[in-house]
Amino acid sequence: MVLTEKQKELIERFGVLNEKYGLPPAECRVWGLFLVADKVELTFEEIMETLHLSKGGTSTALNRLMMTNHVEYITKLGDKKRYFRCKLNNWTSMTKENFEKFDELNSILKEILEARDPKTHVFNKDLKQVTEFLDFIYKELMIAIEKWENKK
Amino acid sequence: MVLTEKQKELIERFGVLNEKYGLPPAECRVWGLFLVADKVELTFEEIMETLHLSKGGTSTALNRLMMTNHVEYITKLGDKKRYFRCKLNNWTSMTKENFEKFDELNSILKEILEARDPKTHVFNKDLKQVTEFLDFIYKELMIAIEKWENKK
DNA sequence: TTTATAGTTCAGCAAATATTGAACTAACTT
DNA sequence: AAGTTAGTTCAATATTTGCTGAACTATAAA
Repeated sequence: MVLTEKQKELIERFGVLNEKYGLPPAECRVWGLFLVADKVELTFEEIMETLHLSKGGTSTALNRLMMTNHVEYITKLGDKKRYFRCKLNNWTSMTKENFEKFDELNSILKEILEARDPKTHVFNKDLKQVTEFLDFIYKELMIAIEKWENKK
Repeated sequence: MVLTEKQKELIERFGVLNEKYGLPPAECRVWGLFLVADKVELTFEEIMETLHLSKGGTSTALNRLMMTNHVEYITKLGDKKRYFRCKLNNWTSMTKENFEKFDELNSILKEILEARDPKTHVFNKDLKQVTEFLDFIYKELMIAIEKWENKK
């Protein structure tokens, strides 16, 4: 598969952004490839060759993307190859999961608050405010997602 | 400064969680120390000794935390030491910034959509849905933050 | 039952990141 | 002006992480 310069650029930019969130470069590029490619179903070989990745690298990237639900594959009768494709219909649940991690931070903060020396009451009060703020935002988010789901 | 086992545990858990978001371990621990400590103002030496960090490591961690606005220091007349402390009153703006990065992803997705081959219309339609969803969530989030700020 | 294809696994290497510690600066103290 | 204290800088090293490529498994076809 031959990519245009624009497609290559988008893959890299998409990659760099996602690397900031802890994804390995190769995985970002595979994901990006799915997003910019002119076709929806890509084979293992195509991905490997288009991105100049090794077999192992391609395998790990695809498997991780499948584990995180960004990619799936279909098979075709009488054809051993897998046809990989990007899942787009799960962004609401992905977003939810993302913010659940955010909520985990809040849980720890609450536990910290619980364990704090009561003597530092100004600090404790401020920390309480933070956890209340995070609680509030989290709830509003969940409401927003629900709103969206009902709208459709 | 001597920490209880609970405090140590909380620092580590807080640390591991933040490492997932790309912060270096030492920096996470320093930040965590501020959150669990029995006092609010900590000196350079205290931090270094309590966490068994080197001078350089302590210095970098503190400076990074100050650059990202999590920590500040005050001084006292006739005292060369700095007294570092954790800032808690900026979580709303921090959260906002966080979500702005999230919005950056959406910008790239929109650009990708723009550049896509129109032939894959089902995929394109789904991707459009995703960007609309992210737009919606972002807006709702900003409204929520505003709501919180007015409540206070 | 051999050959070919599709993908996995993992040891070894390469590159990026984090941390140490020693030499340094800057300011105050005697 | 010599000594002390507080923190910075940065070269060297340690640790972590990502990727390759070759050996492997599993399935299908000849």
